[in-house]
Amino acid sequence: MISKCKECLFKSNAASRLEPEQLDLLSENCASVSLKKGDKLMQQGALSSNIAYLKKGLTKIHIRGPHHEQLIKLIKAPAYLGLPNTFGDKINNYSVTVVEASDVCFIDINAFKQLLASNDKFAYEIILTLCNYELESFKKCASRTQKQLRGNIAEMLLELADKIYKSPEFDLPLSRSEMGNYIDTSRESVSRVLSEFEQDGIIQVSGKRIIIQNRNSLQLISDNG
Amino acid sequence: MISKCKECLFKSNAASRLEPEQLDLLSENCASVSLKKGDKLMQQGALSSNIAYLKKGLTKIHIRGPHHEQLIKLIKAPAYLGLPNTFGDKINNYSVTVVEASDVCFIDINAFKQLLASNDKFAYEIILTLCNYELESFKKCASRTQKQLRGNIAEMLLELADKIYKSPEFDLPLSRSEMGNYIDTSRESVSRVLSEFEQDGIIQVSGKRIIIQNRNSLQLISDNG
DNA sequence: TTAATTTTGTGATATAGATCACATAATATT
DNA sequence: AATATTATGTGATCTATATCACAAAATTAA
Repeated sequence: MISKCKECLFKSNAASRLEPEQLDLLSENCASVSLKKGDKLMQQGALSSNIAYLKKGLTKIHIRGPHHEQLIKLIKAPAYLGLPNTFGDKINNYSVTVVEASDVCFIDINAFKQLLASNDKFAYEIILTLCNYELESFKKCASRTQKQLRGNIAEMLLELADKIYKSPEFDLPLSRSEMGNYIDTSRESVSRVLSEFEQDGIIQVSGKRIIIQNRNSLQLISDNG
Repeated sequence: MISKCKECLFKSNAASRLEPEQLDLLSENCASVSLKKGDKLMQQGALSSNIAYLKKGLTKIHIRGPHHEQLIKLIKAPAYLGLPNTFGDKINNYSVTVVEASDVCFIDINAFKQLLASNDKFAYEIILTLCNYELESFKKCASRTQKQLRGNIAEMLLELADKIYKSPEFDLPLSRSEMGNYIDTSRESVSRVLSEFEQDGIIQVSGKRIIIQNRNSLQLISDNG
């Protein structure tokens, strides 16, 4: 199925730099699909053949670690998925899985390369994106390893509230054990700390539902680790 | 002082894609300096105004964490330094410090941008570099958090032997406490594990000098964490 | 609806590695 | 060379969090 990138409401920063005929090239090499929770967009170890553009939804990047699957980060639309997979190596170095129902465009890698080569503003936007990814991963690396449990859980809740849902009330998109392997702890510890935060009146928990009641405390816990 | 990039023996993959007149532009906007251990190339929090190209030597990227300075990664020549700093934000998000005497070219950011805009192969090489950085940081993230102490120290020793010095014998470029904050542990634990490895006949340690005697064991410990 | 499966909460215990405390060795400074 | 400073090694604790164990909820399948 060929989508009309020209009229796409979810056009990326980069794609909005493209000329009409470049957008046509994109359209011809781009297939749009709707995916549901649990669907895999990219599988670690498989040959990398596509870039994906996440138009709508929420996905996670995860990677096989020495002991278990590690959730590296959550990626919310709009965003490109798999740039490092496709340009960094012949095979995928990480997996991408849908967390909340998503609309995705798969873009042929050669067409994407052609766009990079023919439009320097497009390429520049991609460079900006990649640089920001790296800064983010440095920051996360430092805070994950230095903070302890409560700090990391507070940080994760704030990330969900501020960056993903932009609301102090939301449904957790991950199970307790998925959260555990996102912030490097056990499912039991996640449960325990969520209960503690509730007892302290910082959040309200019922099942997956979270309501942040005292944002300041949460921020303080996150900052001080 | 203006260096002649055309004749530079340390030309990067990216720079070798440049046309003669583009290399001239680079030369006019590029200052080469020699730096010694401890010198700072970039300071977190300062305005980002340059890209640096590490022609020779060894440097470290580090970042202020909630509790202490965190060593994020070692960067060996040849490599660009500070791309994410310069393109990701107005101010530097991390510091770069010399670990072993280094030769560095500071490149004006506007000249660099001009090169990106005028030569798509140059830009493409930069994109490849950034993608590889990200893959590396994903991998490191998963293994650092899942492995325990001995696994991480083994991994660090192998990184130094294989990637930095390309030899089973080398002098550690970091103090015990710097190693500790590279692999998220205390200086005491680093000492203890190095002693253990020596007792087990896996390595030989004297001060900063390391001789890897049983690479297989070390690899096994690194893999199994 | 009932049964089977998966997810979650919470107490009890175990443990890897931090922290403390000090001695010794290496480096830098006068 | 003598002194001050900083880096290192190693034993004795302490502690955050993992792990174990099991019950209760929630979800999925039959």
